[in-house]
Amino acid sequence: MGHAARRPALRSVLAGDVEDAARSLLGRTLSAGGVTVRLTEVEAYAGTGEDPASHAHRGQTTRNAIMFGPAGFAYVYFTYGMHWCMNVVTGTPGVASAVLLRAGEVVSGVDAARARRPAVRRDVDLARGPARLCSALGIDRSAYGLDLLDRASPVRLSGGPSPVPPDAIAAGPRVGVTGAHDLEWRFWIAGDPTVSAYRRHVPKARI
DNA sequence: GGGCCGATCAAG
DNA sequence: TTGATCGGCCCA
Repeated sequence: MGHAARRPALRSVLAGDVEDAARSLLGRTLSAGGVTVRLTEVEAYAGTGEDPASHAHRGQTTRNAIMFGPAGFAYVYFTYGMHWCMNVVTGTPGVASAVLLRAGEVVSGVDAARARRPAVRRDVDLARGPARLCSALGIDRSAYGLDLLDRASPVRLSGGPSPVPPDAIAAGPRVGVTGAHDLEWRFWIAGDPTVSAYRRHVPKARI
């Protein structure tokens, strides 16, 4: 067994602070449905009472229950009546923090990803956005609650080629979030072409 | 039970 | 810029 410097076990990193967990997920790979992406953009969400933008902000419900469990499990949700998005649950049991996977670079299974997203022209757009990423990997409701660190899981998170150095990570406000604009909890690999476009939340006009 | 709105995307 | 489309959550 080699002894080259390695990152600490992923599960223990995920069990800690959500911001650290989010940063450490960059550069890791996520595999499902014959496709593997290298994560290039993520967002941190804190738990109940701390973060108005979190799906767990108002407490535990059937939908968000998995967020209250241990780290490393998948919180998948349906939105806008048509899209799936995936989070990695972080923190210790009782702490409902999670990291939204916003974008990735398809590093293998490009053909399978293209088959699921026929309208896409450039490879960099295959998983450029949280719902696009799930679509490219074929992730839907059936992935809810899976242990992403279990070797036998159909949706799997692994180490990735190499750690992303801190100075290669950029941070900014989260996409589509109404409040907490001072909080820079969106993290991405600086300069990476697969990072999604930033869209500030625009409140609908009230009459 | 009713109404509102969203951690989005693709086309115009 | 806008429409698609529906589940979750709040309030009555």
